[in-house]
Amino acid sequence: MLDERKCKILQAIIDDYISTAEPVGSRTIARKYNMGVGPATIRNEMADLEVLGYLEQPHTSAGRIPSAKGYRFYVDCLMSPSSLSEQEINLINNWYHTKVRRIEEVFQETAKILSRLTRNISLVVAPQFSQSTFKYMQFLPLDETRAILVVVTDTGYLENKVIAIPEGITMPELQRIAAAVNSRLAGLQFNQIKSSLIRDIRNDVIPDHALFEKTLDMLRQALTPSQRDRIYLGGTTQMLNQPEFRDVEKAKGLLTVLEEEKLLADILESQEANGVVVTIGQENKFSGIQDLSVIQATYRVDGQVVGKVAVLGPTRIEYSKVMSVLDFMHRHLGEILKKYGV
Amino acid sequence: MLDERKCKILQAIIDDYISTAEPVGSRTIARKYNMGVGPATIRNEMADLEVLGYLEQPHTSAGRIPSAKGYRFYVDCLMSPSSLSEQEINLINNWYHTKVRRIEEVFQETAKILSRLTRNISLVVAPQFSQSTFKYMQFLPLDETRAILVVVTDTGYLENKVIAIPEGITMPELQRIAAAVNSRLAGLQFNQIKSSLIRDIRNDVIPDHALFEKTLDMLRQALTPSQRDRIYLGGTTQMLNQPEFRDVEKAKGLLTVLEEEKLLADILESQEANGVVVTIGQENKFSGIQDLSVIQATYRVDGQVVGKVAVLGPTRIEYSKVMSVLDFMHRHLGEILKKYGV
DNA sequence: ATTAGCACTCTACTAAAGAGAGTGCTAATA
DNA sequence: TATTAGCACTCTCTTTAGTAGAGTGCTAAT
Repeated sequence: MLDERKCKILQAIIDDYISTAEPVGSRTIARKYNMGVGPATIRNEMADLEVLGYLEQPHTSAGRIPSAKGYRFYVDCLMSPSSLSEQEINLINNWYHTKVRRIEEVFQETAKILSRLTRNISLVVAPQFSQSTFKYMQFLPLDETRAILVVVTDTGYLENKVIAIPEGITMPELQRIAAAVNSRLAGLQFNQIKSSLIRDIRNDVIPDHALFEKTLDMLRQALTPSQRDRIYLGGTTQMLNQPEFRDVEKAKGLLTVLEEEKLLADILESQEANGVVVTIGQENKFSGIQDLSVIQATYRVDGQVVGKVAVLGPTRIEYSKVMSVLDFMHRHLGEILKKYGV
Repeated sequence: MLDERKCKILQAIIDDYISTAEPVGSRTIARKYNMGVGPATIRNEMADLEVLGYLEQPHTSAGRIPSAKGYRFYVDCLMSPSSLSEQEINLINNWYHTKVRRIEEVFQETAKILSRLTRNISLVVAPQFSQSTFKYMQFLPLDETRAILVVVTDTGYLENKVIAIPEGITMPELQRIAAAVNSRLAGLQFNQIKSSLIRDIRNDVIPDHALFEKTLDMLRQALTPSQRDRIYLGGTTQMLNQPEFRDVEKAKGLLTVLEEEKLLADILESQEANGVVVTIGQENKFSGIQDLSVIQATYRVDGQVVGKVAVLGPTRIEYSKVMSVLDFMHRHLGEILKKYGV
C-alpha cells in the first residue's frame, strides 16, 4: 500500500482541500502541516501519489486536488473520526422540544438540524407506509353525503380520505364493509397486500356495491403512498455558499435533481448496508450527482429499518464531521420518533 | 395624464423589457413597434417619461428600463389583458386527475402548475385549519397503551395524534371524555375556541384526569397549526433561469426569504382585497423582496375565503400572463378542492 | 412638431502584459 | 541513497489599454 509518509501527505492534502476548496501545493503542506521535510520532497511524493491515482492536477502549474480514489482511501483509512460535541448533542436534544408539534415535523426538523450541523443538503426519508402493518379501517361520519375513510397502521400512522356516500347507503352498511375488509387484511404488512387479495374480497364478500369499489380504490391508493411527502429536504440554500456552486448552472443542475423526488428515492434506496455509508463522486450510479458525495444511514424503530437520513454535498465534503452527525442521528432518530408519537 | 403617444411608447418599452430584460433604446422602439415616428422623437418622449418617473436609465448611454411607477401604470392602464388558451385550460384540468391522490397534493400540484405556466415561483396557501369548524373528536383504538386522537372538521379535514393511555383508563372512559368535549365544541370555528373555553370544560366536566389533560393539550395543538405545511412552493428552480438571478448572491437572498415560512405568510396575509392583486417592487413592505413583484389572489370554498394563490417574480414579470393564470386559479381552485375531497 | 446629423458618454469586449503560484528537473548535499 | 536548494518553465489570473458598439442629447434643418 502507501508508506507512512505518503499517507500523512495525502491526508494533509485532503484535509486542506476540504477546508479551502483550493488546489494544494507542496509549500503549503510543508509549512502548514510541518512534515519535517522540505517542499521538494513533498513534490516528489505528490507526483507519486498522482501516478497512483490518489491525486489530480487541474493544470500543470496548480497544486493537487484529491481524486475519487483519494477520497475513498481517506474515508476508509486516513480520516481521523470525530464525534459530536456536548454542545451539539444538546442542540439536537433540545431542538425537537421547541419545534415539534406533529410527527411530520420530526422529519422536517431533523433535516434542518442535519443541514445546520453539516452545512450541506440533508435528506430524511420518513418511514414507508408500505412497510407497516394494516390494523383496521373505519368510516367516520361527516354529513349525509360524505364520510371520512381512515386506515390505521400498527405504528399509529393514519391515512384518511373523504368519500362521497352513494345514494341510499347507510352507516351500518359502511361498517359492514369495513368489517369485511378488516377481517381479511388485519395484521398484514402493506406491501404484502396485493391487488389480487383486494379482488378476492370484492368477489367473496360484497360482490357489487359502488361504495365498496370506492373503498377499495382508496385502499389501493393508500397502498401506493406518494414519494412526495416521504422525503424531507434541508439546507438547499446553504449549498449556494459552497464555492463549487458559485456557478449558477451548477446550482440549477443540483436543484433540478433535488426536485425529482423519484430520483432522490432511488439514490437513497440503492444502499441497504448497516451503519453510515459513503458514496463518493463517480461511485454514484446516478448522473447529475456524480460530482457529489452522498453519505447516508438507515434508522430503525423497534429494531426494524424504517427510513434513512442522508447528507449530500461536494466530494470535498467534511466526511468526518458529516459521518459523526449521521452516526448520531441514525442511532437516535428511532427513539426521538417514538418520543414524539410514531 | 399621459397623452396617447407617450402611453404607446411606454407600453412598447415595458413589453420589450419584459421579454428581453435588456434596457430598451429609442431605435428598438421605432423599428420593432413601428410607431410612425423616428427614433429622435421617441428619444424626446422617453426623456419626458423619465422626468415623470415612469422610466429609469441604468447609465447615460444605455436604454431605459421601467421604474416601479412605470410598471404600476402599465398594470393599471396599459397592459393588454390576456386569457388562458384552450390548451392551458386543458392542461390544468387534466393535471389533477393524473397526479392527485390526497388533498395536500392538490396544493402541491397547484403550485407546480402555477410555476409551470408562469415560469416563476408560485405559492399556494392551503386553507387554514383555524378557519374551519370543529365537528367532533374521537379516540381510535391502537393497542393497550396507545390510542389515536382524531379531530374532524366540517370540511372533512382530519388532525390526528397518537396518545399514550394512562394506566387503568378504559375505552368507555375515553369515549366519555370525547363526548364531553364534543358537546361543548361542536359547531364552533376553531379560532373561536379559546383556552378559556377549554379550561371551562376541564373544570366543569371531568375535573381531574391525566388523559383528559393530554386530550386538551392535543386540542390546543390542533388549534395552533404550524405554518409550515400551510404554504406550498413551486418553481424555485425555474427562477434561476431568469437573468436577474444570474448572480448567485441574488439567488441566495431570495431562497433565504423563501425558507422563512413566517415571512412568506406575512407577505401574503397582508392583502385581503378581492380579485387579483399586484404588488410591485418597493410597494412591498418586506425587505428582501423589494426588487420583486408579488401577484396574488384569494380562493374560496363554499363562498368563504380560505387560502391564497400567488406568483413571485422579478418586477419584469409577465403581469398579463400571470394575472390571467391566477385569475383562472382563484376561480377554480375551490371546485377542484371539493372535487378531490376537501 | 419632427427629424437628420453629430459629438459625446458609457459599457463590454479583446488583446497584451505582468504577477504569482506551483511544478519538474538537475545538481549539490548529508 | 534520500533529501533539498535552485532555477527554468508553465499555466492562470489580474490588470491595463484600446476599441467597437449602443444609445443619448443637442442643434439645426425641414
